[in-house]
Amino acid sequence: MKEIRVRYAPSPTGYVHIGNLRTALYNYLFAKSAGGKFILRIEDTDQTRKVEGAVENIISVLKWAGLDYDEGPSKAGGCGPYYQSQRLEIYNEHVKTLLEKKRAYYCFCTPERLSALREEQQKQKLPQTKYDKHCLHLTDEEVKRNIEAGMHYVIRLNVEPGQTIKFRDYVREDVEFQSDMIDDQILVKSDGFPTYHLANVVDDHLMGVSHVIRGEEWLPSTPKHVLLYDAFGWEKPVFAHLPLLLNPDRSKLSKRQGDVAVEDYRKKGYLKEALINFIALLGWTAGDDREFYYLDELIRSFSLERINKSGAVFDIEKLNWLNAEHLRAKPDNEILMMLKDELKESKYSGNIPADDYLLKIIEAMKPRVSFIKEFITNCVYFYEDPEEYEEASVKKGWKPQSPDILKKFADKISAFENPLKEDYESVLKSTAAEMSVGNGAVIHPLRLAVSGVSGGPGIFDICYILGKDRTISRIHRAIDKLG
RNA sequence: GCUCCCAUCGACUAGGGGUUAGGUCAUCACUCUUUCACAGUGAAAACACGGGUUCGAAUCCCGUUGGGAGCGCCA
Repeated sequence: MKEIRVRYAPSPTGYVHIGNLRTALYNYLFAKSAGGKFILRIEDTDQTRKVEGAVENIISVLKWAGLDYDEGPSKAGGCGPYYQSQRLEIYNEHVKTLLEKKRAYYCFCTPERLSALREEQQKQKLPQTKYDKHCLHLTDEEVKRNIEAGMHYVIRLNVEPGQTIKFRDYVREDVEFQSDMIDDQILVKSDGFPTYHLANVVDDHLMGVSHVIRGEEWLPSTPKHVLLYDAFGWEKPVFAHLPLLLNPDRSKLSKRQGDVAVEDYRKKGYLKEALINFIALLGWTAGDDREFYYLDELIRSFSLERINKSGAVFDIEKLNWLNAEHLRAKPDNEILMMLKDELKESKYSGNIPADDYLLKIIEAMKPRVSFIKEFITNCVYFYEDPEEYEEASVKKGWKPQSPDILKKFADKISAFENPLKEDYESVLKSTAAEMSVGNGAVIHPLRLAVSGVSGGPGIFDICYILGKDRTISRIHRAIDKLG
């Protein structure tokens, strides 16, 4: 049985697109579920599009997401180097055999002639624009002379017309293309670098890649790759083209309509567990009703067979829900660490509360947040005295007698050394009874006085977390401000 | 324009000849909670259309429509 080897092969052109992370994830899941190897290969053959730091970024995103590769940059595996820009001789050597077999040929046409040709073909309303094989019939002699004369050239794949190219795709089953539709693809550019098609096929073969799992946008260029495998006389890998990730309007997921960089989601406070869980379910399902997965559980459940054919809209609402689920599933002390990091970045950085205080906040707020930062933003009253009081709630809950009621409550509480939740509750009840009002007449103004808002944890929890002194001082502040 | 791919609730999907077409997110209601959430219960919500095959079609076939992707010395 052939060894399972898959690769994630991004171009270092900037940020990591969320769709690429999904591609990487599926490759990773397939490799790990099959006991195979997951390779990272950097496709940096376009010198003009190189972006500084992009490789480091790719590596750090994979690391963050927990998708460790078995072979790749700074992780030799016997098939290196893993940067295509360092494999130029390999491509040259291979293209030579193609040239000898007449499956490829030199082309000296200038970009000007090419674009004129394209224009002409468009004007004639030809089905598609294609190179006219102008240079195919140059003799060896002529080619040699041109090269020696220093003419720029590219090397093209010689596509024989009239063929039917068939291949099997794991997701789409049998796919067919006519070779008449395929252009004599450039394999080597005039700068001597290979194009994607050549480098990709050569590397996949040399690196022993058994399954090519990539986005559906590659489906139309797969016949070119098949032609190349055949020209080399190599066994083809199994192809699996993943459905696209879509914008809400069902176009390919793009920057215009929201965040597409993994880093954006990371910065916004999405948990890697949630993001991984979410994108795994975009185009794949185990077939049961399960929604919540950790990475190792995904590995156990994953199979190529259950990948869907149709594109999937990236629905941020469901991601948010999963984020909340994963956050709630975390132990409090882990959340504590993240909360402290968050606080360091906040305006409370100079005055970060003690761990046991934060832990109490976490316990109280856990069911009420979807993001770490909401342990701050959804309950600022735990970090500072309220400056304002929610208008609608004041209108509704602050009655003329509220100051008297709260004063009584504060007096009674001050008698306690260290009031517990139950103490606040019993004081509240006795206050209500003594003032001949319902509990609500105490609860609502108290909540307002102490937090400034109407929502949040139970009022006794809030008072207890805040402590006696702050509870009392906030009551007096509110009475001053609201009258 | 051409080539290829795709088509079940608003979204993600299960189901692949006989199902009251199931689940999750979102939405709405109720319960719980004198708040807000969480949780629970329930509701609303889909087989794009037309032919065919078949006793029977969401499911198989054909067509139509719709959507998408690709057509570079980019990957």
